[in-house]
Amino acid sequence: MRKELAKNYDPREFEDRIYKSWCDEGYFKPDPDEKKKPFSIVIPPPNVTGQLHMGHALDETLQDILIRTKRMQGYSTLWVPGTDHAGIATQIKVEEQLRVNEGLTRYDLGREKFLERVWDWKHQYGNRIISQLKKLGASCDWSRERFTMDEGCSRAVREVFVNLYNKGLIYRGYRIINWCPHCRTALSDAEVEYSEQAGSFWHIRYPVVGSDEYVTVATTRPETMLGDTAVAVHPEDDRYAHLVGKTLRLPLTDREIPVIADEYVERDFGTGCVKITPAHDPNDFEVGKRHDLAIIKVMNDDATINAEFGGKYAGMDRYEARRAMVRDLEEGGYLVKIDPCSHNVGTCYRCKTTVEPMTSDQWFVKMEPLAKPALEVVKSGEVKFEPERFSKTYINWMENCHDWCISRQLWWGHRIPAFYCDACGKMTVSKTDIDVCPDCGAPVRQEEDVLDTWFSSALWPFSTLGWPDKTADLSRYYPTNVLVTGYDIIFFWVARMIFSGMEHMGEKPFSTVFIHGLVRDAQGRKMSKSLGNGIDPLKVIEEYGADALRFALATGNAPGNDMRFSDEKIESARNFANKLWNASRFVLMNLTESDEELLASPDGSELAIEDKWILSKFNTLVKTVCDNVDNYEIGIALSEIYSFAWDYFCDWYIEMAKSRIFEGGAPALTAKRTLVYVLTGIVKLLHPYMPFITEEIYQALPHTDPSVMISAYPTFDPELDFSAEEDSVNRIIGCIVAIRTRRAEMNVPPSKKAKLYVVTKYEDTFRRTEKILMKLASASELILTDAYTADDAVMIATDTGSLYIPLSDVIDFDKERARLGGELKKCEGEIERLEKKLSNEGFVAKAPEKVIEGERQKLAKYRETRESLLVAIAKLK
RNA sequence: GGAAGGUUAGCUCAGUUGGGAGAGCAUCUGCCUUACAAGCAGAGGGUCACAGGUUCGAGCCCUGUACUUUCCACCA
Repeated sequence: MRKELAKNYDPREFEDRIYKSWCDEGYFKPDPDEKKKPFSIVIPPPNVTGQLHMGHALDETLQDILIRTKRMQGYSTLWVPGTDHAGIATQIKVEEQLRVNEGLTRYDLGREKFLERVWDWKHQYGNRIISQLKKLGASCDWSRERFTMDEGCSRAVREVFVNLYNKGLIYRGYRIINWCPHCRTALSDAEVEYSEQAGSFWHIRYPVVGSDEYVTVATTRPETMLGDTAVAVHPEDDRYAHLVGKTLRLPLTDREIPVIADEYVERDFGTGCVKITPAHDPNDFEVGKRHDLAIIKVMNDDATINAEFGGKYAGMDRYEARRAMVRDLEEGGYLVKIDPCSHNVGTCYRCKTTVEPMTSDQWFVKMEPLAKPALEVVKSGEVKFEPERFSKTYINWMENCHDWCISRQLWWGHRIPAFYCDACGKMTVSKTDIDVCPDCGAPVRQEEDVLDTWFSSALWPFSTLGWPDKTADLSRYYPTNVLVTGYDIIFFWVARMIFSGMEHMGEKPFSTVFIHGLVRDAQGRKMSKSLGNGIDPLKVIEEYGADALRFALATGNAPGNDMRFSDEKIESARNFANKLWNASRFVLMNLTESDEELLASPDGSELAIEDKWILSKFNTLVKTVCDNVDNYEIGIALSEIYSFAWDYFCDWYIEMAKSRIFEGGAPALTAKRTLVYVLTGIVKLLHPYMPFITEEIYQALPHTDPSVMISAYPTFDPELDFSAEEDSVNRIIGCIVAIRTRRAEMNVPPSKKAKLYVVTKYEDTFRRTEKILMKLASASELILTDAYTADDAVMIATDTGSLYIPLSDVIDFDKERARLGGELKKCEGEIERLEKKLSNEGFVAKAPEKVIEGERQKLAKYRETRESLLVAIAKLK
């Protein structure tokens, strides 16, 4: 028994119910059939404590479209879902909650207690994002859901860490890193966001020891001068050559620092003298290394000035210290001037606090050896970016990236598996926890730091499939087929997955990286919490349905391009769903025959010309859709379905089929079979985009598969190529439109039917479509004639013939004469243009035959039309 | 400083190997035609940023200009 469709389209009524039924039937699990080709995607894991936003909604929609299409096309599809522990982001959230609710910091609780709180939080909110994905209709295999800190992923992390360490690709070093004073952790280069900020250049005098001379240096961060260990000038700068090797007295301190020569200094910039602060500036750090300068770190982890070198400024915040020092410099006569300037300031990508470059003991991944194969695999095209231009972004980054700082001074994350023995000083890196030193047997303590959250994400394509074990999933579904993500995380994630895959699996993690843009608001601004302009996808689903949201996100989607999201888009998506719903209701309410009768394919000889027309058009649509999906042109594929369903199927074919349906008998059955066939085809084609409504309609239609989502996707069928019939019906449609236009222009209401005289060489087509033509063009009678003889008619020239409608009471003869004159003029203009074109030797010699033939046919048509117009004009006199 | 986009209808945007520009929304007109007014039938509206070039032919390819967005790097 088929399900009935409710009178009104109300997605709330069925979306959850349908999703549950898919889960219950296990449709999301990959088909175990070994003969089927695998197709796999791993989800970009959303933050475990996050909430679904439009960016996710777009990302998951695109993935679901690909997965559902491939599933219906007969692949064994696996979409692995999961969540990311999101080190800093999650820790910040829990700390914030702790502060607000209990007035505590994580230090008050201590590491162990704090981590318990984070796990509690994870258990409380971790499923929220997952259930939101389900609301969206994502067909992930939930039985394979993973978490970056679950046991398996943690094992993969350890395996990778130890392997890289043993290869010498992970090392510990005292380097300059980006430090976030708020999160109190090191950050990788990728985690620093730069923003243009107004600042000042403070020009400061450093006196030369034993002389009246001084040099002037400029800085945007005067507080770092406490850590200056030299002033550098260019080796060939004549102005300062005599000072090199001399000593300067560092103001505000009792220290003396040397003047050194280094090519890093640009003579033309500022005064040509640079203060060198190796502990707080990456370039200075390098200079310091070259000249063996002391590294004086003047700040604590919270960016206050430290006691060791801070003197009277110790304990002050960096900005407070800056103000105090500038004041003191001025009083001491050291301040030359202050120039306003605007400069790029690095900020923490999580909390937006200005990062402080400082030296610190951290763990690093040596990038150069890893980058090499990762570059190769993209350059060779083995891993393709879609659109291609992003491979340049990737290559540029990969070629220039520095070693990756992977240690974080957080508590939430994978704790680095390094164990220190205080007794003998040995450090042991181990895949399993150890309690005692393997050398001396003394107790060991584990490294306090955890790994960058992206370290575990980098392993996601294989850790989720079971690596380091050799699992069946791994051998069947790795490498995955496509990775779908936004361009904003190419560096954070995509690049690192590629080199990790190459290093640990010896193979790329995916063949294609399908990049999409950002979802912006209606004004084109980034959606953000601070602006409050974010549109909540869940509210959209609640109001309009998940199908409408998916449609709105997918339609007009072009690879790599940002898109705007607006109420109009979502409304037009909902309207389309409603249209499809009502069209289905119309078809269904006329199906009185048995399913068996309706599903039988009609005998070719029974098919009416308009049946062949729509079948042929549908057939072309199938090819277009499949081709575009294969090229990741989701937006084009969808808009093709949209316009076919609405413009051709609903607005034309259903209207054409009505007369036969209402008459009954054998022709009615053929019409119904065609309606069922094409509607089912639309439902199948559309299913990956709008899974819920298509399932609901499928269940109401005569069907053979238990669910549309496991039915076969339509394929191009050469048997259904009726191009001659397509042309014929297109011509009739042209006539109908022309008649309607004339009637509308002349304000003739549809209720006023008129006779229609037709002079044409396509008599047969007119006869075969007579009823349709009369109905859709509001004709009372169709008269095929050799030549129209009466005078009182409007003449309409079409590609197919000249049509005359006697509308005596509405015809203004002067106006009509003028109109025909205008048409004639246009027609002659076209004839002239085409004749000229066809006599152009270059065109005839070089243009494709198809194009030339098309132009010839056009010319012939215009010539015919000209004759008709001349006759009509003559009649009007 | 380097790189990559964008510039097409009033608005938001498509336009896939070069062959007389499209959609959604908005506007105007006429329709409750028994699936749908969340609809139907029509209409108006574009020197495809500008200037050159290649070509028989350019929104599309090349060069330059203007404006704009983003990414990367960064000089203290």
